[in-house]
Amino acid sequence: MAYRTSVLRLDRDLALRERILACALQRVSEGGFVALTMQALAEDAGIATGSLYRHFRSKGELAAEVFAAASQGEVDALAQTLRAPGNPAARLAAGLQQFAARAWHSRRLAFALIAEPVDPEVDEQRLLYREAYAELFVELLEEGAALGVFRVQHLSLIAACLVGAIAESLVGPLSPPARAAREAGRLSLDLAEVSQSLVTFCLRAVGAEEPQS
Amino acid sequence: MAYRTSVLRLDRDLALRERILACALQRVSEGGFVALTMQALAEDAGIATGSLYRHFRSKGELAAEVFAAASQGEVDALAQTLRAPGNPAARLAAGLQQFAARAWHSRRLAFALIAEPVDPEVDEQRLLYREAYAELFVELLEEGAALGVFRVQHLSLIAACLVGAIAESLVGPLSPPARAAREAGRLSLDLAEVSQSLVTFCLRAVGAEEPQS
DNA sequence: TCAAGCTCTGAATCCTGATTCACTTAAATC
DNA sequence: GATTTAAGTGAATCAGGATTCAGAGCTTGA
Repeated sequence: MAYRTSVLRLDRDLALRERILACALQRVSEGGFVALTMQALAEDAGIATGSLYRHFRSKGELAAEVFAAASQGEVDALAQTLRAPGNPAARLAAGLQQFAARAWHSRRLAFALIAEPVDPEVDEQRLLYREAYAELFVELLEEGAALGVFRVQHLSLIAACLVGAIAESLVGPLSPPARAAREAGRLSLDLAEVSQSLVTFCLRAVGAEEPQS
Repeated sequence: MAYRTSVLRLDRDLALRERILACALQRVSEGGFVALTMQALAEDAGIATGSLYRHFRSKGELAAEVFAAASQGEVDALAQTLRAPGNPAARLAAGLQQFAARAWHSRRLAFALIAEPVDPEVDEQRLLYREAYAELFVELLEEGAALGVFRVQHLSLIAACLVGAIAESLVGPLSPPARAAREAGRLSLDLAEVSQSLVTFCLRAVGAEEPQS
């Protein structure tokens, strides 16, 4: 035979794949999923549009992968905080603060992950990850309920409420119009205020004793 | 002159416009906005696609109008309950129960209005109506806070949290109906349970004394 | 009934990106 | 360096739904 895929080639392929994903993530971070077109992405990566298809079956698959990678990071970060040792209420508070802070610092990406309308394959991922967040909350709620720190009944529903409250309260402020407002100097809450209110809201909602306040 | 727009014609036009909107609403109620294509809608209404454009400048405009009409109904219903005389906490509970019941009974429409991904013109309406809901809550929160029934600070943020919690628990991907649909045959909460949990969640979240329980 | 001026029709066209594929270039083996 | 096979290219094609428009069919007022 006159050709066999060499290790060198495999490595290069992998590297290129990673680079494509990195470019895609950057695009999404800057302009959301609307800004992710195959044409533009290929240009960013310095390759031809057709070459993208050597690494990804379709745009949907590519987008889904970008979404998953970005979301997994968030889920992991949240899991670490929520599963830390200590009082469940304190952990919930810490998790919320951390989540809010991270979202705040990459607003466009956060918005893209939480709320931007996109194609079905990405939506499916979103579903999966929303469930992952909810599942983390269920875990914590179970523990807190067992200890009598939280007073809740239908855990999965309460978890859904938490996810919803977090998403909605952040998306508003994170959304492009809100950012414009902030930058134009119009009144708009800052991270500390949002974070604080969200924590209070959620702790009370699950029936936790409030912090000294 | 040999032609002038007669009253009869004007009436017919108006009637046709209404019929188109009614057909569109039905379509959306049954299959969401994805099911709303000009082709299909024209067929439903028994006219040609081109004729739709005599009544609506574009699909976006049409969709936005359908959305607005449906949402306005919900906002009005909620407003009536939230603004009724009586204890703010009781009113909040009543409003939530009512909202939950309505959403429960027309899930597909509720989903379309609250969560379905759609084109920008509709999204704009959605933003507006979400704000309308939030505004109603802000009103109520203000009143309740003044009376000392609620303990809340950043009203608009708390209102957003409420909207988010309600949306996600009732029609979001994490909501019982959505789960049931996804994974058939798993025990799923019924309206009464969801409603009850949601009320408790929200009342606590805004710092209201709990009902006898 | 007729001429004039609307409205209706729906197949053809447009639009916007994703996707393909015949061909060119680069790697690997001998 | 010749040969073989894979990867890369990007203009052309496809897809699918919104939108248009030239002609057909109604309404109106005289």
